[in-house]
Amino acid sequence: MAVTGEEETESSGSGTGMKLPQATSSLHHGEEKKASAPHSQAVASQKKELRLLKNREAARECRRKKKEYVRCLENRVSKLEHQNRTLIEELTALKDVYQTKVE
DNA sequence: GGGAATTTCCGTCAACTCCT
DNA sequence: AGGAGTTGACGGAAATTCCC
Repeated sequence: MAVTGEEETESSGSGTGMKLPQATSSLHHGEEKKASAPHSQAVASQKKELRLLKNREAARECRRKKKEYVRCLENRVSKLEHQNRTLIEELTALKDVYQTKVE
């Protein structure tokens, strides 16, 4: 299925309004972590990167499963259609037999 | 051939559920 | 509460089909 490895995409992304998780704006209110801002930003973006990667793969898997599900349904539909045709033919034949008997 | 229209594929976000 | 997984919705890019 469309191999094409490669998935660079360094977060430039295609679309819709970002929404940065504003990593600890702080500036006031209890200095729980001192001057770790640059570091924690790096950690946050690393986390985000990982989350995106995982979600990317999850989406792929989700789509694969969905396709498989649809394939199964379509398969089932065609089997049932075939069965239906067969039963109709059988019924027609039986009606025929019955008709010739009563005549 | 090539531009417009339509379809398919992909990445991301957001909402939701489940688990700890 | 909050982290992780799942999936529908959305938008953009690539591929395919149509029409001139």
